Amino acid sequence: MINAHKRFRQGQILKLLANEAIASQDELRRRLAHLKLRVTQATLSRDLRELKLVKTAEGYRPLSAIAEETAAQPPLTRALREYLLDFRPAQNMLVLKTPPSGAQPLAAALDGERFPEIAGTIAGDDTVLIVTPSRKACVALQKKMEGLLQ
Amino acid sequence: MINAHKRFRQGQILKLLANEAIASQDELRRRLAHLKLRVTQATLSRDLRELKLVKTAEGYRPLSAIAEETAAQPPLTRALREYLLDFRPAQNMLVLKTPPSGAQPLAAALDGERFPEIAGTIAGDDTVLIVTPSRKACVALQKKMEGLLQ
DNA sequence: AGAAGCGCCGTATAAATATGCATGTGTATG
DNA sequence: CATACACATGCATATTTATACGGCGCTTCT
Repeated sequence: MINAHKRFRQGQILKLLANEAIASQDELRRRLAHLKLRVTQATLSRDLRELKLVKTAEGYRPLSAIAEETAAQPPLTRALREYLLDFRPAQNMLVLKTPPSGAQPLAAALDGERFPEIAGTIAGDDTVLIVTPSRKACVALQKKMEGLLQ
Repeated sequence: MINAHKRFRQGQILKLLANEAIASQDELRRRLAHLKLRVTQATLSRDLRELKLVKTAEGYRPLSAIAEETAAQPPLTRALREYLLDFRPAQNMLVLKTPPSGAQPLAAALDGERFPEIAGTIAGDDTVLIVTPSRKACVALQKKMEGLLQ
């Protein structure tokens, strides 16, 4: 038999999850029971780990694909998330507030993007001043940044 | 302020997870506390969901990369997991046992791979017969299949 | 055959995660 | 300004997941 039960069960698990969203191990257990596969939640916990399936908002999913490192978010998004406390438009400029000593790294991330809307940036300790070519560009930039934050 | 707290915290979460493995929400909570960010586990549960971070054997990880497609395992791996109950070498042939009516799909998956070790397959209801060119190829094929099952 | 080793699995339970409800706070609307 | 609203969050708790422990069945030695 060579371990056939376990492998067969795991195959069925992959098959089930490929076809429908299953939100908990207990739900999975019930599904498998329909297929005459009766095991406990504990076993499924172990199976899911072995198969590298992870729980997401949309049910269990294979992790196989991501493996690699903390896949890249746009660096600017990360920086905004991390540092941006507030922003205020002022004519054709945008004033960003950050926590203490957050301004430099945030400005660096902004510069790195080479946005056409950004004529230049000046960073203090907790404040970044972005100069844009026009009022319009200023608004556009603001929208863009909000978009990055989702 | 515009929600700054939440975004800042989520930024810090991404930063932390990029640098080290964190195994539980409570551990994450303690880490954040070091950074003067005091929130409860409940809030982190919500944050992690929003950021699409999932719990893996190696700590929380971004799911962003895979998002959609139920990433492909080699189809043969799936089929073997699902159907293979046993295999027996016999000279230059390999006899595979499957559950009832599992032979056809398994044979199809095998054919799909176009392995040089496979001269041909014959599938009944719960048995697949694989014919290989030589005894040696037969052993090699067996190893290969074992490898696919990990 | 007996003993030792190993993997799989169930049971019971500990640990971790998700969530219903209530509260506070900032924003928008009349 | 007052009211309505949308969020973000904490608290308490329900739900879900992980695991320590032990048993069973197989395989491998001696």
